[in-house]
Amino acid sequence: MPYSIGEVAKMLNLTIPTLRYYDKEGLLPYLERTNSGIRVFNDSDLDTLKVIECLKATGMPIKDIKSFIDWCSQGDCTLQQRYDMFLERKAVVEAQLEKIKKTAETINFKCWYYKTALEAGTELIHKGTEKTISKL
Amino acid sequence: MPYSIGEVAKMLNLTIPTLRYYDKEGLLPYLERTNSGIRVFNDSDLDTLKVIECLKATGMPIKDIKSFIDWCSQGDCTLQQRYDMFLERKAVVEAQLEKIKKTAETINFKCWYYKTALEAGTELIHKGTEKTISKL
DNA sequence: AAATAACATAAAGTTAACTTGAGGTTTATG
DNA sequence: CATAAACCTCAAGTTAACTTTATGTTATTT
Repeated sequence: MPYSIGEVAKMLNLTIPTLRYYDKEGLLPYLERTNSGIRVFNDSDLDTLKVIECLKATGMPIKDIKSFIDWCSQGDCTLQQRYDMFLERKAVVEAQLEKIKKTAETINFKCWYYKTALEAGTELIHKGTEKTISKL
Repeated sequence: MPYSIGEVAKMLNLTIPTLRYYDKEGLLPYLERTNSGIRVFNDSDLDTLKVIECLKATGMPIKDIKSFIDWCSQGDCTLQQRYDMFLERKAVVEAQLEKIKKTAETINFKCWYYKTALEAGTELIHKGTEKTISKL
């Protein structure tokens, strides 16, 4: 299944310049072109882009993603590096998960704080109690 | 309890320039100074910084955090805005949580993929099966 | 076939959130 | 009391990941 750059942009919710930028940075080494130079994406390029998005979501910089893509091209001799990289990403993601859970708790407390203040018409109802309740 | 900028930096894992930057941006409107101009943080400033860190963790830009800080200074007439803001942050955080969970799943699959490939000595064991298993 | 939409490149611009550098004052320590 | 550590300001620099602009080509539609 071949796709144009515009189709891929819509499918993956990326902009066309972003896709060109990824290509220029070497993130899509097997991306084909027509004779006239127009990019033709196939399903395997889409898979690559999805992995890129996943790695980006873990906070990995483009240049590190590029290293991973290069390792993939180098074959089985880089399996260990790639495994190690994903183990590290796993640790990062788990830390992110913990952090966002704590953030959610604080936000939920604040929602309650303002909901009750709003009902009371004043924030004063919380003065003196905040520290005990929120541990903020 | 008064704290110096260096103490606060250590306690909250921020740099001293970052704290000065927050101050300059108006995020710490009640921060006091000694006669000679040295910043003196109290517990309420620490609370403010913790809320700032929480909002930052939700992806909120500094200028929006600044608006919130300004609302706080304006008193009860801004309670509704502040409540609405936290409801919005709650939605954002929940979306982040969903996304990071999906990312974690993909990363875990990749860990398994490379672990087994490594054991087999080659990635070939996965060729043809990846799509069925990973739904990537 | 003409017009429009979609594609291309290259280089410069943008943005946020700091960080760094230069130069100077204040406070704490031996 | 001298010297080192910690603080100060202001302006300029950094960085990543795009985005925008300018200009031109290719493909599709009427």
